[in-house]
Amino acid sequence: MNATLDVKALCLGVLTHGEASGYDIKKYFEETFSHFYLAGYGSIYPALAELLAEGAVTVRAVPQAGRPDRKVYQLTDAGRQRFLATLAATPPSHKVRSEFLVLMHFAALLPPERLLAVLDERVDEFDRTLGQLEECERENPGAHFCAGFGRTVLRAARDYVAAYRGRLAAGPRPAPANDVVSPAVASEPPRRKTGS
Amino acid sequence: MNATLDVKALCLGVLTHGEASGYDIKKYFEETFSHFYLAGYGSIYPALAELLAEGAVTVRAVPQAGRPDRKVYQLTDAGRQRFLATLAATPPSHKVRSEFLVLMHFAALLPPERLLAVLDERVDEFDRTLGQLEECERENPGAHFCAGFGRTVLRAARDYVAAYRGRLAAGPRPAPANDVVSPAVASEPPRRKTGS
DNA sequence: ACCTGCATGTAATTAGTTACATGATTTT
DNA sequence: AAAATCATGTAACTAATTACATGCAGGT
Repeated sequence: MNATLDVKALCLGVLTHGEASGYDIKKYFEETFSHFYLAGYGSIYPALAELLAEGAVTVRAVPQAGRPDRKVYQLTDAGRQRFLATLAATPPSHKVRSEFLVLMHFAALLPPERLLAVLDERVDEFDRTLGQLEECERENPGAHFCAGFGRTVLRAARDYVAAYRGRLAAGPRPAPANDVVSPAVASEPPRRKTGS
Repeated sequence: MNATLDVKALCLGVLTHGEASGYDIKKYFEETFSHFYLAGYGSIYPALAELLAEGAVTVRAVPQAGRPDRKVYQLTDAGRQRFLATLAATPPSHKVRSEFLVLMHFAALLPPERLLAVLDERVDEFDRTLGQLEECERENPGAHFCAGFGRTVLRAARDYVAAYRGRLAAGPRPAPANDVVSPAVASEPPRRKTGS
């Protein structure tokens, strides 16, 4: 009885916090899940249509001035049950897909300046995500755990990459013999901002 | 000029280390990329067939006793050029897809024992991946960087989750007011092994 | 004048997973 | 006796991305 947390299930999940439109749900995804789950309109709208057809949600159309009606969805009892069952049956997988690490695996085939640019870009993006994560006030304890997890892991990742980038810039030698990069302190000279 | 590191590109990458069969490539993926890139036979074999048709690789069939011929692939110059171009044009993205964090976001809807089981399972899996990462000797500096990154990040993740699980087991109160979990030391009572 | 936010959706495509299909040899 | 390793592949399916299509209101 293994279930998957696909976009449909996540929509049900968001609706447990109260009624919402597809647009609202997308916003919620961005604000709350963006560092570990992505979904766009192209998956959310069809998901809601299917959930409606299956009786997991109901809609109410709210007329809007000069734009399409807001379609506000509510969870039905069946929908709530279904979501709880999904939660109970979903294995807690955690997957990373990193083109960054692939690039680094083949670092020897990259021009040196490209290598530096790749590292800078990654650090910048980690910083951006961290910034976004700091500013989020978490209502429920679950979101609190997730934000804490994100901060912890992203900081570790950021510091590791930044330290390596620092050593690279310091001396283009193959890197000193020590295995694990020393924790963050490792000289980190100023970097140029990489284009956004 | 943005490129994607899909399975086809990764196959070319693996072949820069020397000729290999589809089977060998799968093994290489598992040993080296498994914590940040997954691919099965169902994507590797078709990828190799396409690369062959496109002239990026050549094959040599090596007869085998009582099993299908080993088809050993070699990179052509065109294939190598193509891979280098792909590396140069790929944005260093790094994405996480975590059903674990989704589960935790909705922790309030989970039965307490299920919550504990989820946390245990995650810690066990982080430990398993870490074990795999420790035992890998890395030939090239790129792989060294990737292994170090994996160890650093996975340890941070593991410790964060383990500490939280420890606090949960200690007292089922909503969790003390401090924000970030104290680094690893936080009481971590013995856990039962979760079934594999 | 342009961009961002609000608000909905569809269609085509891409990419990947899962299950199937076969079968000898070696290790536990 | 069973499981894992070696070795290839195909077909059906699932899921999600990307681009398209429309259009007003408000801020810079």
